[in-house]
Amino acid sequence: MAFSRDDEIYSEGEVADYLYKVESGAVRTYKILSDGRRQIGAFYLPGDVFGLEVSDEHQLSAEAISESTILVVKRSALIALAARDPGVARQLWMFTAQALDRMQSHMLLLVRSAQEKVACFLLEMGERLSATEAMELPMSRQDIADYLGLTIETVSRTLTMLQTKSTIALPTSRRIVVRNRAALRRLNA
Amino acid sequence: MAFSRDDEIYSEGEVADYLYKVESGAVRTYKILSDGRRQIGAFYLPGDVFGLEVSDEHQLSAEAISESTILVVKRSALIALAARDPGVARQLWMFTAQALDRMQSHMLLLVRSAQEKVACFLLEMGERLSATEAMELPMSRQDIADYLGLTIETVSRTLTMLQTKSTIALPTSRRIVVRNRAALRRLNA
DNA sequence: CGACGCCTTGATAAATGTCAAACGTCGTGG
DNA sequence: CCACGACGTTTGACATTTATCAAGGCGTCG
Repeated sequence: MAFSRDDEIYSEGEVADYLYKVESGAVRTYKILSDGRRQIGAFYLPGDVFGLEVSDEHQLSAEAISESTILVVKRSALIALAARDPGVARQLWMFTAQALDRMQSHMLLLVRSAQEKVACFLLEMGERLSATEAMELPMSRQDIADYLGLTIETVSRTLTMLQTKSTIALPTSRRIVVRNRAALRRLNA
Repeated sequence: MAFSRDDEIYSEGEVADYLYKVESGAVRTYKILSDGRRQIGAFYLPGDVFGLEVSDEHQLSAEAISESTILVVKRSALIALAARDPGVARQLWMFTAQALDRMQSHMLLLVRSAQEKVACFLLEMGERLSATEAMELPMSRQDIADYLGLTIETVSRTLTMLQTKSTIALPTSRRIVVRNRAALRRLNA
């Protein structure tokens, strides 16, 4: 299935009938907090699976960040299959456990300083986009801020500061070149 | 198996050979951050299962918070069993997915204000300890602080403030009476 | 060219952390 | 039984980080 920028894929509270795999593009899952802020739970890039939940309702909403093609699989079919095929069951379990790992790293991120958050984010995206030199971020500053639990201003300032220290370069606002990965890792630590 | 206060159950990086179920007492899993702070990943109370990981290494360390008895199950045995018995596989998946849900709530907690964090924590513990009136917390202020990503002072001040507003009462530092659950829920929101 | 959206920058405010000290409680030993 | 000491908690004064509010720049697309 094809989705355009900001298209809703599913909404919080909706019945979780499907599993999804990103073929191209990028997806964010998020929740709107009572004070109106939006917290992003995760970003999904090509190859990633999302929509896995125990409860039969989605806990977060999902939206396409950019033009995306998403593979959609009926959940009940997969669960039925898993009941018969231990290999599928194992796969299902592995995907859930991977999501758990990612969630845990994200949780550990959220208790750190703004600098550390941004540094970790850049390293994570560098890996996941398998960027050698420059990377083109699919998400806006607002998305990054909501993922890291910061304001857009703090993200912007932190990036500017990293640029000033020549740790990164910002040819355009979406394109980031990591000049000094070691310095980022030090912040990351 | 029996563990005393602050006994290590397993350590980060150790091979994850076992799964654990709390029979009595309480357990915390945690990670020491580079700056020396300790982030608690989760608390486990009687009935809870922990030690589930995809990777064969533990990502966090686990310690008994108080005198505890823990049921220990060989991981490989359970995984082998799951390969033959779809029911067990499903159980295993459910536990992992439940951990994912908990982790997600915890993540959402960490981006909120100190007041909201403490209020959520009290509600969560109230439910999990199935406390009708008063509850006896198994963990110290430091544990709470490290769980919520706050300092011990902020936790203490917030509790004092809630007491001043008569939302809670603190007969002793470990015993908490929720006087006005609705007010907590409002903060929680 | 102009308008709009997104990003950056600046000044100020609010929340939380840090450092320091006092307080209470509990267990120990005189 | 009381005094003392250790440890966990609370409280206070101050520092730092990050958010908020406001304005300006910059690129894109009609």
